[in-house]
Amino acid sequence: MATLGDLERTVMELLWATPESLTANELRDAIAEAPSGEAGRELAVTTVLTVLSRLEKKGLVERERNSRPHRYRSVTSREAHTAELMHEVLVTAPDREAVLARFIGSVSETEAQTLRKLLGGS
Amino acid sequence: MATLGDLERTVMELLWATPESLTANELRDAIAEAPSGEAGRELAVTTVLTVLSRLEKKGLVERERNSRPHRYRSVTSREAHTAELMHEVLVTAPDREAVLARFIGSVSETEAQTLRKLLGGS
DNA sequence: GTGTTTCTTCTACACATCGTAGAACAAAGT
DNA sequence: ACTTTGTTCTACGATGTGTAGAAGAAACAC
Repeated sequence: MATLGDLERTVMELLWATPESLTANELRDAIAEAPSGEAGRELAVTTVLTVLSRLEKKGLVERERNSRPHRYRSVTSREAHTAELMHEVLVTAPDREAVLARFIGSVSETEAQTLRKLLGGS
Repeated sequence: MATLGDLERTVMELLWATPESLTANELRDAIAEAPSGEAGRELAVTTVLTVLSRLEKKGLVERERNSRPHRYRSVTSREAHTAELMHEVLVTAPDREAVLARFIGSVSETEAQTLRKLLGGS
């Protein structure tokens, strides 16, 4: 279960929020300017690069090695990633039906509405 | 995000599978007899006790301190726990609707069926 | 094409978590 | 009181993560 650390998460958030690929420097700056949430950390670029390498090894990030300041981008969209994680969690339990029953009890009415729509009739 | 180690997971599986509470010794034996899956490890009781303490601190396990060999049991059912985890994952994303859309695409037809039933009409 | 700047990789360390269990302490049984 | 049984404390090795300096490679500037 690919669990992310705080900084790893922050980096992924930024990559997910950006359609284009980013360089380590751009990411460092973006983190420093604390776009959403808490941290306004002033990190060394090498720190960001280390994290990016780790994320690459985890298969979450891809980099363009030909362009010189390497450009990084997320492999999957945030939604796809989150949905996949949810599915991974779901299949850890033997009785998935029961889990789903609980789960839908925990979502908001709006979300339930969405689910109904997506699941269609029948 | 309460992420469990291998042994912690094994212990939780056993506790979830047992309606009654168990003692550390019973758990040790159950692990040794490798009920389901891989490990048939021959662990020291203290090992099991340490893990149980950690699980207790994480709020997953409760113990009866009055009865002398302390008896342990899971605080929530496996289904409740899994569903809660799924929900935790879900809310990490800003666009939950999009995540749900992806998610339902990943469940089996049987599960989709279950969801339809559970969501009821309207 | 040599020197300077920019970028990447390597190595490293501190801290947290987890598997593992011995040593020390507490309670219960005889 | 003594032995047995159970619990807590302390600890160590392995792994993951945040953090970054040092060293190496590439590009740029003349």
